[in-house]
Amino acid sequence: MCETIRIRDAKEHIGQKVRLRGWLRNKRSGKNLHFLIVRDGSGELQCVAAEDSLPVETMELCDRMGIETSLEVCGELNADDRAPGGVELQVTQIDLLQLVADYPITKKEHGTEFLMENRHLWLRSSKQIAIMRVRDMVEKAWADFFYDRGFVRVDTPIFTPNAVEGTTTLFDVDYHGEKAFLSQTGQLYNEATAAALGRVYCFGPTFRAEKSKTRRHLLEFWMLEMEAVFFDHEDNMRFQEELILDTIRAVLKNCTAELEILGRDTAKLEAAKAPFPRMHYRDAVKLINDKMPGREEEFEYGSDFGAPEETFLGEQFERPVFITNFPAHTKAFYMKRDPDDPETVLASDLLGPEGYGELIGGSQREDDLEVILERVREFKLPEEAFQWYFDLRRFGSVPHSGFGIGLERTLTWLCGVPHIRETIAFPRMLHHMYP
RNA sequence: UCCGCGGUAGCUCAACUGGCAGAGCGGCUGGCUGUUAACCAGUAGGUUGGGGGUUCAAGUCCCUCCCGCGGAGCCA
Repeated sequence: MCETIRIRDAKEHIGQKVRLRGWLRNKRSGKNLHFLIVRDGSGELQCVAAEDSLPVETMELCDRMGIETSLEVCGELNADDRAPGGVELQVTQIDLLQLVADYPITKKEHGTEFLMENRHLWLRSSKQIAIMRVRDMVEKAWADFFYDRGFVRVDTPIFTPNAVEGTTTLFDVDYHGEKAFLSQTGQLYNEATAAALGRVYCFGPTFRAEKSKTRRHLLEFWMLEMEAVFFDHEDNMRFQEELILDTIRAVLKNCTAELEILGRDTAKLEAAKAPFPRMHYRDAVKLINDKMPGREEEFEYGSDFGAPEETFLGEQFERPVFITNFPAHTKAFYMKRDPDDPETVLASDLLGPEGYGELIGGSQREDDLEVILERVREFKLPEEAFQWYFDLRRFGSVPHSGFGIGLERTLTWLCGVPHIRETIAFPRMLHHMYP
């Protein structure tokens, strides 16, 4: 009986007899020789089944095994330059778990529709595995980043009674006879816990019922939102910058193999250096009107940027760019007005380069009760529902800021994948909930 | 919701102005002792998304519905 190992550790066992357990990823066969590419979740390894060292039945079995056959393989690990990765296993025994002959995903190209219908199987392919690993790394990097800076993770509710930014974009559910919504942000709750703990963040799924159907949208996506007391607008942006740089650092350091599989040009990620440019909304509008190609109508001051504008702005720099000071009426009620420019708010959107769109949205929060009441009325929001929130301005209001960063958008950029749907195992999209 | 593109073999696609529905991959059979999406030969595989219409004749033209993709608005 030989030691069972995981493929990622294969190099440490060269010269030894070992057992692998996993799936047949691919097979290349000769009459007296089979190259079995076996994967076990930790990696993949070429296993060589040669006629002169195996019984006839085993060779016949190799003939019949199709892709994704589950099996256990024993043999000796050898260094060999001809093998992908430089290591291969000389097979001495194969124990079949399940023979598969008709795995639907083949080695040739497939269309999006087919792959999405087979998402549960598509996840086994190398690019998808790489993306899931990068995702895991980013989640860990974020947790470490906030922990190291004295933040406390406090998760916020998913059922919420009221809408922060208008009800049209929320999924509603029956909360035992009462109407509830699936959360769109944990921001207001973060402000409450920040007043208790100083620096907090939440991380979880968030839901948008918008009928958006683009490469940047999901109906269910994961967002990390942080809130910190005594952070002003500038502190907030510097902190976002630090988070992005740290995330890139972690991924470049720990996901080299994954980025390679994804064909990601890492120079593009390395180019993201501090400081990220800051551009006033007013200047962004001017830039769009002066330089944006193919524009026929004048972009009107006071409008919100659409996807083409965001893409254009993001492409002007090799690093992410902050757009600041949006006109107050285009942004949420809780954002603080800029004392030096009261028509605008102390908010920022961080746009990714290469046209990946908005990664982060953040702002300093309004801390004056009177002003915030005025804004709630201006936005025609139900005052009663926000009484608890107003209490935060009644009992020891302090300056504070925060932001939200979308995990899948960030991953789309880091991995350089064309569509956000690949950055989450089971994407929830417009009219798409299977599997 | 709106705009654009598409739906043909298990998969990816082809079929000029309407005129016998095809290829590659995958499957199966056979060949090959070092393959790298292995290769070579053979073979099976079809209600051309559904319904209706025009025509001697429809994958192709018209109407309609369904589904998918890309995008807009909105947003992370």
